[in-house]
Amino acid sequence: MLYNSGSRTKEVFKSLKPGKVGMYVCGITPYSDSHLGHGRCYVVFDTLRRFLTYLGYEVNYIQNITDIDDKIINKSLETGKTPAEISRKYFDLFMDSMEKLNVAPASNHPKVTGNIPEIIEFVEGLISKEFAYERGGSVYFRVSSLKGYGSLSGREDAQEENLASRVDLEDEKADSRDFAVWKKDEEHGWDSPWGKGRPGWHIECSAMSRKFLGDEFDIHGGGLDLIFPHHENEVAQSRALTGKEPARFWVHNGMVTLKGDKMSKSTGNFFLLNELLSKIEGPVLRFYLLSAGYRQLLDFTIEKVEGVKNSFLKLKELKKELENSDLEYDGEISTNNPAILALLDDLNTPRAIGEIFKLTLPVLEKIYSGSAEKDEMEAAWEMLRIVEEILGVDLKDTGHGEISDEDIENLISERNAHRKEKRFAEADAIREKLSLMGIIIKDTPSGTKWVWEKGIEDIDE
RNA sequence: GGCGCGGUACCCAAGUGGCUUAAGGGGCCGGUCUGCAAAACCGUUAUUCGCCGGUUCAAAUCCGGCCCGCGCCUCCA
Repeated sequence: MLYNSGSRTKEVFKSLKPGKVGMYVCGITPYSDSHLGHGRCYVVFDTLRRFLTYLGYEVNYIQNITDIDDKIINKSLETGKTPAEISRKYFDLFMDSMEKLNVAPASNHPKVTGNIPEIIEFVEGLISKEFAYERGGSVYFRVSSLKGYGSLSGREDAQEENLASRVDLEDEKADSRDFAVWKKDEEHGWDSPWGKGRPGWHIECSAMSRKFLGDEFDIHGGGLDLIFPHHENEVAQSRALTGKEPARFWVHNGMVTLKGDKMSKSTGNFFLLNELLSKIEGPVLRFYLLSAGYRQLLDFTIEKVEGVKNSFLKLKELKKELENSDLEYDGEISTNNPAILALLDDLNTPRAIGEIFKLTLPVLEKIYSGSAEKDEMEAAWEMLRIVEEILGVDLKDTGHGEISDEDIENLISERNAHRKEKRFAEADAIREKLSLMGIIIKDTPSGTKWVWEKGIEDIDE
């Protein structure tokens, strides 16, 4: 079951072609650093992709790069760099963050600038079918010519809406709802039948999804804030040209808020992804992002991430214990696994995580007390595979900075020697020293153990 | 104003008619353990699901009204 924003209900997911899924997710416009809201979106769709892959689908995942638009051009004017340099730089930074979040690259990341001929062809098609008209070197989509416009975002009845705020610059449009599919631009434009210009905001996705996935494909995703006008206009263009509904499922992720308001560049209310990732481990941040349902609003606070980190560490510890046991596990992930059943219900990651803890944490306790049965450990291992392979939360030990394992072990035996001799001040000094390096000591009945724990540094405002 | 989403314990978050006298996680507090800590373990933490009515043998779950928060309607993941 997957929630379809198009019908506003959960529907049984079935791909158009057996065994294959075509998924298009709107990518970023790389004109400055990405923030946590972007991170959430791509973590969600990466998780969906992983899950579909687990279910046996071959997923063709297309995520575009809008590498030419007003903001990039503005940035270019400010910095003196070319639009290509700017988009390259911020896209690379974005991909860096994605890697830390364990988000795999899409099957293809097509650029707008690499698909201009297809876009021009698309616009010509719209004009020849009289869904679009040319005015002063720009081309506009005639909203009134397409019946059913507005069904995705629930504004079929909207007529000339909000004239006051929209009319200002584009008074060449025949109707205030009309939107540009091609914008006149002498400086940063490409040659076209209408003179120099560049693509309008929505046409790129229509043209590229069509090129890479066909007239009809399975899933179209993106942030909730893209439903209108972006996705609405996108469907309008595609339907006008092909007469078909481009996407079977519309999947939209909820917004990330900060202090109750949407994270957004324009308001200055955001946390940058790369900054966050320099202070919080990628897997912890990813786990946090998946701790709320993907359609739910997610209000970011450091305290919540701290909470997630603590539970994450337990799973990590469980993995270590299982690996150190003599258990050899190579079973499959059962489709009856309660966590899988949760994911089958509209990718319910919070419920899946609940199921995972319900089953794994008691096993960790039993391992500590030495009473874990083999089948319990195998069941726990299966859950950890779900965490790593489907949720994409890496539980690998990531190392621990400067100090070597050997040095740690030496300091620990030194401390234990002091303790034996009841020189507690010295012993505690060593414990404190290790603690400052992030090494936490645990005295257990079976000897002293240690873990490395990356703290979350203070994050200001 | 129009369209949409949401309000479950200290926090996060499942559950959407009986299987729940409301999962799971975090936190807090008390106890065991410990030289002291940490870890671990045991116990405690919503007779109640924003408020008020209604439907039903039965509701957090359905219906109506109200209150509150958020998103979109302009660029936005």
